[in-house]
Amino acid sequence: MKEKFNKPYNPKETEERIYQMWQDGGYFNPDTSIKEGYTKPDAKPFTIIMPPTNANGSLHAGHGLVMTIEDIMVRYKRMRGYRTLWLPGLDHAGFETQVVYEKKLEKEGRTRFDIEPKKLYEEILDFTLTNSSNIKSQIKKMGASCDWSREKFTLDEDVVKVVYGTFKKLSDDGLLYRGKRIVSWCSKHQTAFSDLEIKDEERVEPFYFLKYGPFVIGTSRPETKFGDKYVVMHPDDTRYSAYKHGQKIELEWINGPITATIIKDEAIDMAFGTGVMTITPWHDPVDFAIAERHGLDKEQVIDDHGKLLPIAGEFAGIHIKKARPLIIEKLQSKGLVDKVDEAYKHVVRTCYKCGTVIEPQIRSQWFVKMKPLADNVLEKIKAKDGINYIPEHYEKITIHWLENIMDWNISRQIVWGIPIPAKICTNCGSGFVDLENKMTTCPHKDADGVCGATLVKDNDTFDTWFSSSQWPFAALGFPNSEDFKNYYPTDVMETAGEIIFFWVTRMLMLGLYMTGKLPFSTVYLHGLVLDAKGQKMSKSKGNVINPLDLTEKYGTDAFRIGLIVGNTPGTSLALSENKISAYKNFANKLWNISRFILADTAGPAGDVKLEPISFDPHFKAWTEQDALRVKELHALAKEITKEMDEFKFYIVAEKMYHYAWHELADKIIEESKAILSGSDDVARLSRRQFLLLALITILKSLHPFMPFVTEEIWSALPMEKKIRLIAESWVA
RNA sequence: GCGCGAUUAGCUCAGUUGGUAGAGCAAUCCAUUUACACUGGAAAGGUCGGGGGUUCAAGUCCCUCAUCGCGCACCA
Repeated sequence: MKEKFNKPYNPKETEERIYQMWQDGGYFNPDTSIKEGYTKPDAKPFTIIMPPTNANGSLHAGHGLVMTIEDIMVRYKRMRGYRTLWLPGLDHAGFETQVVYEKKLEKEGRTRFDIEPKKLYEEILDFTLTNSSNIKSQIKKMGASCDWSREKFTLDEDVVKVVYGTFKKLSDDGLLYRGKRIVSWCSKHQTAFSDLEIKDEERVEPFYFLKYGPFVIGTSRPETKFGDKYVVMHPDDTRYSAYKHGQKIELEWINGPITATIIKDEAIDMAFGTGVMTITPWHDPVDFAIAERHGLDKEQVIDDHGKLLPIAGEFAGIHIKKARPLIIEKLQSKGLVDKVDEAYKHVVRTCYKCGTVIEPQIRSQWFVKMKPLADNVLEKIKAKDGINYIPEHYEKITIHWLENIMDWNISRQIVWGIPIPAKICTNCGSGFVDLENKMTTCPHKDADGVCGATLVKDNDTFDTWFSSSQWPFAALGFPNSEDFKNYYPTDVMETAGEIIFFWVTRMLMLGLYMTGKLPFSTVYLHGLVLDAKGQKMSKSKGNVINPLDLTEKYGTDAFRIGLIVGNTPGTSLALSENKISAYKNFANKLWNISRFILADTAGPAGDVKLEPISFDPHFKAWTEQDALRVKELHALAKEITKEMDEFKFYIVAEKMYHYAWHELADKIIEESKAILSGSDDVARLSRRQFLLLALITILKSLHPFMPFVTEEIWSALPMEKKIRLIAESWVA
């Protein structure tokens, strides 16, 4: 009996020491585990690639959940004898990090546009590396048993090389194109986005009916209308059958007389407004499509900063926000406003990060043709071939998204990211993938021959999701490394349900495309971690719970199991401090159960001195009562093993909690007091062996959930040939 | 508009192939130098959102409605 059991369990004295012991002992590394004999050399691999952590801040509650769930999976499989690899990584997190850094600059009174790009890149790199050491120590605090010797960073040279290889292959296979297309542009962040970075927001705004020659057109955005010289109506609309396609009409418009052309197009909804609209192809995707169909001119009206261009005449240089009322005023004075619907409810597309209204702009960007990639994955999913979603309904959501997929704009106009290895022609605007940086003149051919103009480097960077979507194979050293051969495809991808499209589904597409295999066979998605009232945590609400405060206060084990019990996959989780503190009590309960069982003396008065015994794994001389207990315990072990395999961690944690506290402690130990202090030596030995067996079973099965306290108690168990609990075999 | 969820005890949620409703927390009462007060014991608490159907039997399967949440696409 060690003296430490005389005091309540103290996580602070334990956790750091034990983590260090595990790490120094090589338990997290499958190679050393084989070398030390903890894992058989021919053991089947089990691999989880950790979602690369954004290195731009500190650990939040969501990370706490990721680390806990994945560590449970990994520790369980390790104990089951798998050659287990959990590969940690850090994400440069392109745009996300740049936004964080820009806020920092803002506080310092600087802006990114004042800093030379190269210098800015270095500043952000420095910032990221500084933060990353912080993040890593926090991941360790969570008890994550990942293999730090294999840690990767999304900007590592070999990772970038893989990303470039993918870019090239997409180009060679005709799945990459660069073209002038409508992109979603944020005028604050000065970059284009993919369709996923856009957040729809419902707004109520005025809707203006304007007199456009003989027509009345409706718009919620009068500031885009300066260049509108095409008026479009449905070919079947009898109200306008007098007007013919291509017919020119003269009319008075905002800044004077213009000539407009009639266009008939079936995209027009006859029932909406007056059934007539003018188009602004540069700033609207629908209008762009109409213009493309009919070969119409496209003119830019709004610049990259949201200000009106000279086409707006007297309004040039004014920001669209300020210009709108002024334009309406002018239209009114010219008698061109027919009427105004003040309460028009519609959806506005905004930047998911800053809420700025997205301005569609025509720009040349790199796009990936997604349909062929999506079709390959769809085939696998629908054939139930090698991919399993937890919870299941994410499969339907994925199918729906894949069936309606849009091409992916992977160019970003930010510094912080992987530079796009391409050249752009200064004359014709064509783009060319150039990994070796060798091309100097434009090889683009058309009817007039080869362009031949000077090429310049593409200054854009990749969408951060383009690189992270290649993470499972890139982090393992695709295509030739031993790790790639040994551990790919991986087993489980565990991440937040929120990023199922951003990341998970794109990993399936690029993984299958590049390696011929889906990168993982199970997708496990967890929900949001909310505050105790079930509200989303946000800095502005001030309800952010820092996981490190909780681990500090209650211990990591209490935090971990508190997150898991009652949290089914996919559903969001209300994190209450109350619950965590309840599991701190549980850690202490385990401590005291152990104290009782391991004590040299036992019985209510402590008056019977017992000889120390060692746990006998082959003990058979059970009393009838204990034989029943053993049977129950084995049945429980079998049940929870099945549930672990089904990823039902919430049930396992709860069952073991219940067994330890309300069976073993409340009933079995209570009834043991009489047996241990009694005179029946046979019964006493049977019971002492049973108590050890029960404790061992509890410690093993709770180890994935509460690794520290279980390992600490384990070290005091009277057993022969004992190894560390982390490397022990599972209960079944 | 299309799609996906949710609705079960005061709160947070389980409930696997249909077989008399479960846990944790909270609240109530009782106990008090017990391995542990970071404690023990007891009792209480639910027409499983409404309606309909299938079935010997429905929280569970089907239809429908309502409310809430999320995603996607949009009409100028």
